Amino acid sequence: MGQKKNRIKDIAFHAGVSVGTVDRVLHNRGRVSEEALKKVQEAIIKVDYKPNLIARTLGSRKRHYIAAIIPDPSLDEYWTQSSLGIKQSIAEWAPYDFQIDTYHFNLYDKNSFKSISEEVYLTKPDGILLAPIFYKETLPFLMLCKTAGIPYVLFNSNIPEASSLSFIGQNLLESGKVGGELCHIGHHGPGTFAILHINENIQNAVHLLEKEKGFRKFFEENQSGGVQVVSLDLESSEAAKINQEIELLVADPQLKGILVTTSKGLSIVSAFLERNGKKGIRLVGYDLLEENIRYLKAGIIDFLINQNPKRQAFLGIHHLSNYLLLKKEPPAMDLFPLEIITPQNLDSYLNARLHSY
Amino acid sequence: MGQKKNRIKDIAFHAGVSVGTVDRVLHNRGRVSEEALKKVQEAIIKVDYKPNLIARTLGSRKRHYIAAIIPDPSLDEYWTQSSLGIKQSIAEWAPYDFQIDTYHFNLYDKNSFKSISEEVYLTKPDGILLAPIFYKETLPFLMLCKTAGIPYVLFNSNIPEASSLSFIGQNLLESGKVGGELCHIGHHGPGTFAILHINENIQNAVHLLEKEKGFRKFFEENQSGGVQVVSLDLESSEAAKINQEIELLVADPQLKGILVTTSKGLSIVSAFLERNGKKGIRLVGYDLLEENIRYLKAGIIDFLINQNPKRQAFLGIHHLSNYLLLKKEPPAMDLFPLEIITPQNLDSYLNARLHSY
DNA sequence: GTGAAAGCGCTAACAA
DNA sequence: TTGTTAGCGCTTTCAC
Repeated sequence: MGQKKNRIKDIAFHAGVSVGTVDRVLHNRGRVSEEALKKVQEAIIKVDYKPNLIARTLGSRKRHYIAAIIPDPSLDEYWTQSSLGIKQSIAEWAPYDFQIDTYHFNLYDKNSFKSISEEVYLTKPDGILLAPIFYKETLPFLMLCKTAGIPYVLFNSNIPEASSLSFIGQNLLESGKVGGELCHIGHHGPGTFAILHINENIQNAVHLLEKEKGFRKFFEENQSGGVQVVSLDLESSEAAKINQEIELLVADPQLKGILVTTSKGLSIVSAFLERNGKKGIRLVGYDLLEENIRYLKAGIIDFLINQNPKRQAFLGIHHLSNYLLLKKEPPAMDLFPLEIITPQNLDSYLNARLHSY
Repeated sequence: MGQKKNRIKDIAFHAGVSVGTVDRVLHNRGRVSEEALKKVQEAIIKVDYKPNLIARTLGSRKRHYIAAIIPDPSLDEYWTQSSLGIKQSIAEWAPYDFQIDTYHFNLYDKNSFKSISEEVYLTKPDGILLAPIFYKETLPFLMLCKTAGIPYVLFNSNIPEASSLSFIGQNLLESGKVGGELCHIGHHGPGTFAILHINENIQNAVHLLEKEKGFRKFFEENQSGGVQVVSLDLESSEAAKINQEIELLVADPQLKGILVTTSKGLSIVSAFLERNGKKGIRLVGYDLLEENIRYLKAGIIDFLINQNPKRQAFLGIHHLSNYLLLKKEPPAMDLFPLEIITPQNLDSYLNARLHSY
């Protein structure tokens, strides 16, 4: 049970070399002879060496510097939450001499992303946390980081081929299925179920489609006959047209539920149903944003699926810091559960603490 | 921004004393003159001292020993999960020289708790994690610990007057409300809603009543007219009577939903509805236990409320260790969100990682 | 009461 | 290519 821990010194003793040599092997800093290398490696295994991480951090008086690149929070409440998560993690890591700087780009302007990412690159961070909104612009930037040996963690949406240290987010297909389920719960017999995208930027069209796929899949797998699934894709710029289309949609007496995939869209639909009566239409959307919370409490929105942007960002920094400080490999994918928020469990979510745990 | 950190040495310099004296003041170990004390205290404030926790733990080569006291997992799957949470935290804290021992008592035998707790006390742990099942026996034990200066963290259920370092669990009243809501969703008009306790031990009667209070409260606050709430309290020993009562309950064509508060009870009701047909009765219960998962997937159970025993135990150890090692005060109450599990989001919960974060 | 000094286990600069 | 050594900031012992 409580056998004495083996230190570097012990390895050195067993291998018949000095601690300096062991250290060089441990961190493959080179400048070690074949022979010594072999002996040390054997000794490491023999004594079952586990580094003392506390001592390691104290010994190497290195300042770590992490850059977080996210959309400007002032333009979108969702990103305000991510920003809060980062702020909170700053406090968590400050004692370990971490500097964490946040850089904002304009969610609607890929050029702003390009210039910000270039700026960040020049600061030579030890690690990067990134929300990859602009696929085409992000990938080359990440490849550049890869070459420079800068590890990066993605969150919110993934770029699988970017081979990031870790991705933090949710499974969008599953998310769509849950959305379908929530629209459907308690309904029997025929009816129309709609999924509505009101898109601010074309970038995340792919994500919305993935959710739609899930939404449709749910109804395929849970046929009750006479169920019809429709989808509506609107540009957020066409304000007049949007309301018109919604009116048309809601006019269908068969309409039983709507899943709205974007926050802008949810806001519009909620306002519409508040004005014109809910007529028994189930309304489901995403995230604990202020307006959504209000509509949920008011009974206009029935369910919210929580993507937990705050925690995503928080954990992103956490994984990165742990990797830099303790060389702990984070999971390649950290997929969050699909949290269902109702009027009754809302408070328990709002009051819950954020754990790095 | 990045101004140099002040060390104990700096305090000593400013106060014109040695580091030894500063250390004595910092930890009020006594043996310091009035005069020195004052000077040091001023210096501490002046240089805005923040201790380096890493160095502190390295310097004091103390082994920490935590005892976790929980019901025997072999008798109850719920506690198997708690046990898993503890196991996982052992791995997390091993590098910091923590020894974490788990002690089991018989869930149905208060004497076993008494003897186990006495045994634990004799091992003189530095901290205790405890699931207080037996109120009457637990309180004096905790008072004993308090006197001995052993900090303790409670989880699962609380004893507010025990003044524990922290409590980890859920708000039971809110939990009952969510249970009511889940039974009710999608229903309109009149109907009967039942809450069912099939109790294994009288100890947690208080908790079940708290959930019932919440359940009733939901329907009071969300009257739709003609709604009737009934509650059923059965002893798990009366096997025959239980099925009889359930049969009676389900025979009511007005019955729309049942919330079952105990795992034993949920198992029985699920089996019953599987045999005799669900008849549109909404079934809601607690926790991701194997059998529950099966019934949820089969469509017999409609919703589960996740109490997350694994995470509760995990965080209990986490809070305790952090307190012991880094003197981080945990929150007095760490209330978990009331997680709603459906067939569609089940997998996302089963696959989610346990973060100490 | 006080201060000096030797650790804790590891890193990294430097001399050999 | 190697070994030695002086830290990192704090705790703790021990002599005064």
